[in-house]
Amino acid sequence: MSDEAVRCRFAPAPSGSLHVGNVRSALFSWLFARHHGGTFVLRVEDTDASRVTEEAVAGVLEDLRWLGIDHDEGPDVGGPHEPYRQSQRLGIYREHADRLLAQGDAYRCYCTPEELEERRKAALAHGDAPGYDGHCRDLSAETIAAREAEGRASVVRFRMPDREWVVEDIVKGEVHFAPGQLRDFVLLRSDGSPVFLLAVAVDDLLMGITHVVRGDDLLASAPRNAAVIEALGGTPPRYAHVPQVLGPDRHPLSKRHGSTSVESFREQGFLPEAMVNYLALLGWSPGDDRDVLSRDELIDAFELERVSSNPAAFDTEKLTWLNNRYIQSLDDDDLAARCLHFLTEQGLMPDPATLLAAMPIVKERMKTLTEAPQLLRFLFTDDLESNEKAAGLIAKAPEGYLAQVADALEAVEPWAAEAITAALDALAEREALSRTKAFQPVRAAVTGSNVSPPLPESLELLGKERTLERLRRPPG
RNA sequence: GCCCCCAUCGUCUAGCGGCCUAGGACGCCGCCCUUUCAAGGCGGAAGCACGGGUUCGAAUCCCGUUGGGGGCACCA
Repeated sequence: MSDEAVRCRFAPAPSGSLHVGNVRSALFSWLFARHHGGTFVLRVEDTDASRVTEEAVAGVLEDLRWLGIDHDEGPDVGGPHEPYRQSQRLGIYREHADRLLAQGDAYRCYCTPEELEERRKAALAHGDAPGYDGHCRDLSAETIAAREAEGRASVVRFRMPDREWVVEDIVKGEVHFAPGQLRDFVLLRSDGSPVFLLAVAVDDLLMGITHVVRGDDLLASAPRNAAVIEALGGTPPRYAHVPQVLGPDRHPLSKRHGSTSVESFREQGFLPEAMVNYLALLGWSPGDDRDVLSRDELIDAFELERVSSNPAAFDTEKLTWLNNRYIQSLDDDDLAARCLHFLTEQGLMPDPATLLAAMPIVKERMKTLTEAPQLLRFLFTDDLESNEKAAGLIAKAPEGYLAQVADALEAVEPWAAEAITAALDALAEREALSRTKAFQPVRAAVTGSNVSPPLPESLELLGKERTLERLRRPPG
């Protein structure tokens, strides 16, 4: 296998924002391609065109862009195998179905859905497999002519070679399918539209895909995909079926576990770097003790052989920890830029210079970007309201203490954290107060909260004038 | 019903026959630091699903049981 030859793809059905489980498959596929210096193709599986909207396609593109999972070929950037949307390739699928029909690798099936359902039930009742029974597999020419004459609708079915199939899966190993287990499946619906199994096989073949990385719910369709490709004279790609991503209850992650879309994580203030790092570690490990890996380190270390074959549960706690690690590692201006959206979303209008200057004191206490507003609110609005604990702290402060603090601070020059600390400490000593007792009422009066970034630094950022004003007239 | 996949601390994992008195990370607990909250440092509790084999030796190999998951569509 020459590295140059590696061609991987991600083929999502566009349903708005991507689900993190699908994204992990995409990530593994992408990491593999990038590791080998190969090509990554994005193909949109929108054959079920009825429910596909342009916004949904745009959503998928945006999710991938945000995560930094870039593609070399796709509906938006083009490429040598256009088009990259299955809805625009319908004619291609039909041609290939016709070829299979002409070769005898496919046949027309005249069974109605009702008949199929009936026989399925009967088979189940007998304890047989519920799959297609091959009813129309070898119809005589007369029967076919008769069916056509009565104008009966038909689907095109693939004649699955009745032999053992072995998938050499990169993560699952050799998977055997006994003869008779894989039934003849539909290629073209009665309305002429292609079914997933045909479209995927044709596209993977035509687009020269060498490695298919996808969820293991598709494991059983691998031999079917391979059979179609072989019938078409091609060589099937290598397959790597990665286990499903589970929710905390160990059931496959789904909507009922809450927000599982990339978009929702983004809205919850997670960084794409953290998402990528976390997802990569979900079912894969570099083989050493590293758990914080940059994009380049991931690409460098990734190998499909190290992907675990057992399903992993999604753990938001660890994602959150990683997110904080990445927040701490960002440059101040970068972090400030990322916080901006979450601040304005809460109606705050941050002054750029102050925002930038505030980053050092908030970065290690911000787990997600959504925490920026509560941490920084006191700086960007004078419309503060004390929370319950803050109100209590102010009420319990010694009589006239806040006014004394204001007076002491008024003399501080220059207005910097160090000098502020000194002034505060001097007063505390005079009043025989511990730092906690001395600082907390001030914190409450100035920030409206019992919790805030370090006090002297906060006051410095707020400025002398606003600090004194709040001490003399604490927020209600 | 039949077929397939999976099984190491609560979670993600390292382990691919002796290096394992099973390592790391998140979370949890305790201590330290400390102006709140975090961050950080140190320490701790916590696991090879079960039963048979194979072998001098098994978390590692084989079989079975149990438990979870997936598939068997004119869905993808």
